[in-house]
Formats: sequence, C-alpha cells, structure tokens
Amino acid sequence: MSLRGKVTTLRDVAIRAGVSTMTVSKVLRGAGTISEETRRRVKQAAEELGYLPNNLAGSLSSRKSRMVAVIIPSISDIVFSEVLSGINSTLRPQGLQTFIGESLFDPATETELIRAMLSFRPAGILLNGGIARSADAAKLLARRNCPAIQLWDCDRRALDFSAGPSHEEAGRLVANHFLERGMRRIAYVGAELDKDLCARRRYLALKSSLAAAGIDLITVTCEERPRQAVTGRYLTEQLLRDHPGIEAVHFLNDAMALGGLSHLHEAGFPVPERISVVGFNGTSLANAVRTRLTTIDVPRAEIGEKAAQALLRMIGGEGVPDAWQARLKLVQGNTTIALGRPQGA
Amino acid sequence: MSLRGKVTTLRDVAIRAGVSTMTVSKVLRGAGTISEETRRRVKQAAEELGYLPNNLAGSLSSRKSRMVAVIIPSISDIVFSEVLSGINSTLRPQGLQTFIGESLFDPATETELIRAMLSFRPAGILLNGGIARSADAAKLLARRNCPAIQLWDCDRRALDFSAGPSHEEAGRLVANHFLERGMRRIAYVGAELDKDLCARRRYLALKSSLAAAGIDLITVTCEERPRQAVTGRYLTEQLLRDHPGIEAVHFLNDAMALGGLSHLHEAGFPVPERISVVGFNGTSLANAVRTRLTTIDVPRAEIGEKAAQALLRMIGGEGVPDAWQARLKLVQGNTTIALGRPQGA
DNA sequence: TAAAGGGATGTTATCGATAACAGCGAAGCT
DNA sequence: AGCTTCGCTGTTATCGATAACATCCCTTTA
Repeated sequence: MSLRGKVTTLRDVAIRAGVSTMTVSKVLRGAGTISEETRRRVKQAAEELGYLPNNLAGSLSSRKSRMVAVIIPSISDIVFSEVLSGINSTLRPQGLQTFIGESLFDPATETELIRAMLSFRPAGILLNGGIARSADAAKLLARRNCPAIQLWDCDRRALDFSAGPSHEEAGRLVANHFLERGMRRIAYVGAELDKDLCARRRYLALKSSLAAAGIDLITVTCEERPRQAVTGRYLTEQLLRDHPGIEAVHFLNDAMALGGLSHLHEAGFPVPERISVVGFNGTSLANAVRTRLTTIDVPRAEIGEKAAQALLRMIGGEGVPDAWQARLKLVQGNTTIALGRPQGA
Repeated sequence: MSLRGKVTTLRDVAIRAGVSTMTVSKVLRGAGTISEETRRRVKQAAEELGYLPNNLAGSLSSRKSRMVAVIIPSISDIVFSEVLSGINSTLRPQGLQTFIGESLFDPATETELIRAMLSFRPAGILLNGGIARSADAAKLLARRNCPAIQLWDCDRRALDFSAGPSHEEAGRLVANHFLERGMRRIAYVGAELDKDLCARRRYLALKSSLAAAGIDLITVTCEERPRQAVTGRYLTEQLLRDHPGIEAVHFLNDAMALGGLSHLHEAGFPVPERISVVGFNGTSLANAVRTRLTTIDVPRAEIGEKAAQALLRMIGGEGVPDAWQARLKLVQGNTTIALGRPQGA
C-alpha cells in the first residue's frame, strides 16, 4: 500500500506553528482575520510539513465542494475534447476542478459513474445527453443536491440546464442540403444508433425530412462497430454493393465520413461528381485530408462554456437559466456541389 | 443551488428500518453478520428513501477509497482511450472507479489536478509519463499515501510502477527501418516536443541512431500547434518547400502522418516510391484511409491492464512489481517499401 | 475612566460515516 | 444447571476538517 507513515493533518501544522487548528484552517483558506505574522508562520509550517488538505474532511464539514463531475460517453470521441476544454477554461479560474468519467454509452456504467461521482457530493454534475438513462440513474439524479447540466443536446430538458445543438435541426439541414442539389437517392451511414440517441435523432430528422419530399432514405448502420473511420469505410463498401446508384451519403460523424471517402476514392466513385458526402461536427479532421468535407459545424467549445457559465450561476444561487441552443452551421466543403447562393441555416 | 431539501443519511435509513445506524452501515457494505430479515428491512428502507452513501464521510472514517485517479495529458489524443479502457476493464470488476483529469501537457494544471485528486485520498493514482513534472507536483507525490503508477513510459521510474514502451526503442526501430531501405535524406515532423517528453525521446533516439550512421536528421517541429492531422499537413508543406529532396519522414504520431500524407499526395510526391512515411501508434486511423500507414504498434490496452493489475496488487499489499515494458512492433504498411525479409523488432 | 468596538485567536459541536468493542439472548457442551 | 460459544445488534470514539460562537486584549470615544 506504500503508506508513507502518518499523513500530516491540520493538527500537525497547528502544533508546529504554535497555534490552534482553527487558525491554520483559516489561514489556508484565506478566511477570517489573521495577523500577517501568524499567517506567515502557519504557511511556513504547512510548507515544511508538505501539508495536503483532506478534502474528504473539508467538504464533509463545510458541505461545499470544488469538484465538478463530468460524465461523457467516450473520451476517444474527438467531439468531446473541445466541449471539455470550454468547460475547463470557464471553471478552472473559479477554482473548480473537473473530474471526468467515461461511460462508453453503457447505461449501467453511466449509472455507476453517476453514483460514484455524486457520492463525493460535487459542486455540480455535467452529463452528456443522448444516452439511454437507466431508471436507477434517473432516481440518483432526482435526489442529487447539486446542479445538473446536460451537454450536447438542447432538446431534452431532463436536468436543470442544457447546452447543445438541436439534433433535429442538424438532420433537417442535411436533408435540405441534399434536396437543394436535386439529390433523390440518398443514404445514411452510422453506427451504434441504439446507444447514441443524439445521433439517432439526427438520423430520424433526416429521414422524415426526406420522406416529406417523397424520398425513402437508405440506411446502413451497424450497432456493434465503433463510430470511427474504419467502420465508415466498411459500411460504405457495403452500401455501394447493395445500392450502387446512390447519389448522396450522410455520415454519423466526420470520422466515419473520412473512412467512407477513402473507400469511395478507391472504388472509383468521384466525389462530389457522382456521390455527395456530408459529415457531422466540423472537427479539424475535416480539413486534414485532400478533400474538405462538407459537414455541420457545432460550436463545441462554446457549448462547454455555456454549460459551465450556467453551472457557476447556479452555484452562486443566481437561479436556473434557460436551456441554450447552439447555432449549427452547414459548412460547404468540396464533397458536395457548391451552389451559387450562400449555404447554411 | 437546487438543494432539494435535506439529503438522506444513514440515520434516516436507520430510523425508518427501526435499527441503529451501525446496522445499516453493515448491511449496505455487506459487512458483519446481520440476519436475513433485518437485511431485507434495511435494504428496503434505503431503497425507499433513495439513500446515496456519502463517500466523504465513509472514506474519511475508514481511510479507504474506491476511487482511482488517472491524469492524462489530453483526452482527445486517441492513444489514451485504449489505455484507459484497459485500466477500466481491470479495475471496474474490483469495484474501483476511475476519475480522469486532463492536464493538456501543462505542468501547472497537472500539479493542480494531482493536488485535487490526492486531496480525495484515492486508492491509487495513475499518471502519464513524459510530461515535465513541476517541483510542487513531485513534492505532492512524495507525500502521497497511495500507490502511484506511471503510464505510457517505462523508461523513467519516478513512481512505484510504470507500464509503457521504451520510447528510445521506438526511435531506433524507425531509424533501422529507414536505414535498411537505404534512405539517407530523412526528416522528422512533430509538434509540442517541449511538452511531450516521450515523443521527444523517440525523436532524440531516432536522431542519434541516424547520427551513428552518419546521417543528419532534418527536423521540422512547431511548439504551438496541436499534434494533429492539420499540423502534420502544414509542417509537411513546409518540409517539402525547404527540403524537396527528402526521401523519408517519420511523424510524431499517426494523425500527423495522415495529414502529411494528404499533402504529399496533393503535391504529387508518390508514397512510398519517392518518399517513405512512418507514423507512431498503430491506431485504427492508420487503416482507415487509402494508404495503410507504416507505423509502430503500441499495445495500448495491455499497458492499461498491466498498470491496473499492478495497482491491484499494491492495494492488496502484495508488494511492488517491477516496471513493465510494452513490446513494440513496427507494422509494415504501404507507405514504406516492403523488403523481402520480415520486419519488426 | 468606563463602556464600546473591533481585531486576533481559541473552544465546542458537527458533518456522515466506520472501527472496535460491548451487550445480550439462544444454543451447545459437559 | 452452569459455562462457553456464537449470532446478532448497539454504543462509543474517531476520522480531519469547518461553522458558529466565545474570548481576550488593545483601541477608541464620550
């Protein structure tokens, strides 16, 4: 266990500085009125002993915490890193530390994470939207004693606040993009739609928008494979085999779109002349390859910032702001035909 | 603050079940000997009240914790997700929950994270190697009361245990790969080498191995840009401008290599006929595009598993195992010329 | 000069759990 | 019967901090 003897406590520091534990506590928190001389002595004693406060005791006693829990589906999903960076850049200056948990889209794992995080009585909890929440998780959240915020999804308002795009709008944007260009034979390629409910809503919105135009969306998905480039490539191969006459494809995300593009190139399908391709996210990936992917840009950092700002407001007792809807922008690349007039929302 | 009234405590459950708090505590932890009937009553009471244990109090009292702290440089770095999944798959079955912190390669941020994590008295702490550790961080770690493990780097043994590849070996593998193919005009493309000391060691090993063969490595790096595809593309452009006669390039990671490849294609440099390219990591990215990148495969999940196993052993008081060195494998793709004889270590 | 005010520090109770041990009745043993 | 043993449950002290209030002493002020 490598327990290096006894850990130093407030008491140890107090003895060394020749004051009471209360005085030490006040000095280290910058609370109360303590003379400059005592301050110095205490700080020096703490420094010499290498004192590290015990948050378990501190938070238990004060019923306050500087920890913010963030639970995301997947840390490898590039999407999330920028949301997190928006969160951190807003919370860190306020002295709040974010602790991250990864659920891998598994409701049971998410529930355990929520339980573990909440049992530390955090100052707030941020959860990704679009994951099927277990009944246990809902119960845990209902009895929480901290603000809860939903990320990446403004549509469902189960929690105190939510910041994210409307995934329905995203689906409609893609549908319009294709329809404006006269596409009729349209396909969707995705994965894990049973787990990622946000992606599923985008898909359904695309499907129903097309249906309204009399078009039957061709769907190629796979629940077992990851939402990554390899899968996009694999499913595109499958799509071309079954529906060689396809004119346009929307992918669940940019990574899958890139995988798909690589197969389209190899298979000799010119993009966008023969097939149009649209991704989702506007990640830097989209600009890293030969083709600039047409995609939907989501203001990821801003989502994190808005969520964090709302949290700060709630912690400060300033009430619960309304949900924030992120602006989406369809970014024209060279994987769909550029029209003369401006694109986007 | 949305404090939903008083949070239920052990006492509340005890009163409702008509027993003492101690009995409730024992039932919920599965400790002690409690009759089946009491067990049932307590569990039902806890369930009805939606009781959520307060870990602050529990861990404070028992001086035990089920939390494991993991601090990584960047969650967007695909590399880490598989290491983490190896960690989780080993720790979760044991009832340990991992909490992640992201340092973004910033020593000050890392120090604050270490402080925040340790102040919760975790069961263990896992840190990524290859980041310049501040003196404060070192001091914090020296006085920790839990096992500490270094990930992603087996070379430096500052902590109790370390699991990772030898980055020197990686550099040498690449050097040999180029030398075996008769390359003389060799370049390295990387970013943020001032922050990522592991990458820097790979680079230095490559450089010195080549120097031993009388070759002067051409280096193109940039400290301000991210270690991603866009940067690989940008720096490759710069490299070709300054050194059009180059024969081989090693990139810091696969993402940068893919960005570089896209520019090489556009600029009309056939790969591998005119220029050979080698990446690092063996991520799934490497197989998602037209070209199968020659790269060095690192057993990421296994690194996580070994680290977690070592942690479990140390928590169990079974002593400190020796550092574990991950096997590296140079995977021949089609971005370098295949030789007749087998490749690799 | 006595009362009031305020700066600096200490005392006590408490946060919500667990460790350690103490009780207490029923069963087993001689 | 009397004693031990064991199963079950409760009591007390404690973990390491903080909140709230109490002191103490030195200035002001009338």
